Amino acid sequence: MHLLFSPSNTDRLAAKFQQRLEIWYADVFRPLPWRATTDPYKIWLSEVILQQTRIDQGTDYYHKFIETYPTINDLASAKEDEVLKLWQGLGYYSRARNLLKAAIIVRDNYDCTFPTDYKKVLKLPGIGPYTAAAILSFAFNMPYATVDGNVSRVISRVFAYESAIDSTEGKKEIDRLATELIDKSEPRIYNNAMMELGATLCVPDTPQCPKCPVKDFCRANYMGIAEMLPKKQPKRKAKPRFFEYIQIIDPEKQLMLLTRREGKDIWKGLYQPILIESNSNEEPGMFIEQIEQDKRFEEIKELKVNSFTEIETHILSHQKIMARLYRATASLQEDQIYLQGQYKAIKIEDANKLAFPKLLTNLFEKPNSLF
DNA sequence: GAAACGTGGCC
DNA sequence: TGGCCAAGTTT
Repeated sequence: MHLLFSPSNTDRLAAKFQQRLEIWYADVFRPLPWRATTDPYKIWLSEVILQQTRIDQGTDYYHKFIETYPTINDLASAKEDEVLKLWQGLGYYSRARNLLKAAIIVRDNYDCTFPTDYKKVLKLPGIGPYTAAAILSFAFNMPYATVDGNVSRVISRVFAYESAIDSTEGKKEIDRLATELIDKSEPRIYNNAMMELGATLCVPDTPQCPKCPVKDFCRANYMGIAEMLPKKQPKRKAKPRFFEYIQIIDPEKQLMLLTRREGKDIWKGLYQPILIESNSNEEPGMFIEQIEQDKRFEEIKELKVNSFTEIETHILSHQKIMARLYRATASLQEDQIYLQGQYKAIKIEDANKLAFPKLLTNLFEKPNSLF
């Protein structure tokens, strides 16, 4: 009797597939912190933190957030700068901004009670189809399939789906198949088990098919093409950018010139010193001369560039940034606005409470160039 | 609906 | 090194 899925036998085989998978999961599951609760707030927080993020990287942040904001009301009362500071280093900062926005909506519209209606959950900022399904199934045991990267990979192999899974068409098809396969009587366990399988055995590079609890159902395993799947669309490579930062400090008054990044570019909501972007990295000697001659900086008294760092290269998902930090001193006035309302002189003590991109925390720590 | 959004780890 | 991947969402 064969166990490979085909359109006509999906119903009959799904129950056996679910049983094998769930028995395996009960034996091998990892006791992750967010698996020990059904509090929708904690589930929600963990899911947002883990979007495109490894468990090892996200776990400390999860504990920090639960400790700092034990309830939705606590989170909803927070300042955006505070939330971003706690999120500092985790990346994809719109997640933090949207988390706060959504907490405010849940407080104001739902009296701090997390909604259980799929459409209402999906409307919350930062919650898409995956996260909505995760919250509803893990917190309330509702039968929505969690289709994340792990599950997509498992599904693509089980059904030997050979087109790109990340095209519009591919996503639709994977979602359809995942929804056909879900165990409607045990969605919480089933979804966890599918994700665990993708995370531990049905991994991208070297899938452990001999150990797989559902290998008999898997068409890719049967065909010997598991490690060729899933297929994905080609990616664009990172664009180069060149940043020259000028960190102006008043050493007497312990002030620092900073601005909050706004607009559509990277790192929205995070802080930075003066940034000049160019088409290639400047030669430091020339650049320092330019700065000290620049008429835009005339309003900054006693400006003197004292040193600079080596170039720091920082890779983002779609950008490759080559940056240098110039260290300068000047005479500043606390809370005064400089350079067309953009930059503000902030106490260094207070600046420590603001969020900076990793590139800048790296540059701040970097020694001066020897020449 | 393709492209953008961070960071860290692996080979 | 450069590319890929990681519990995706937004525009």
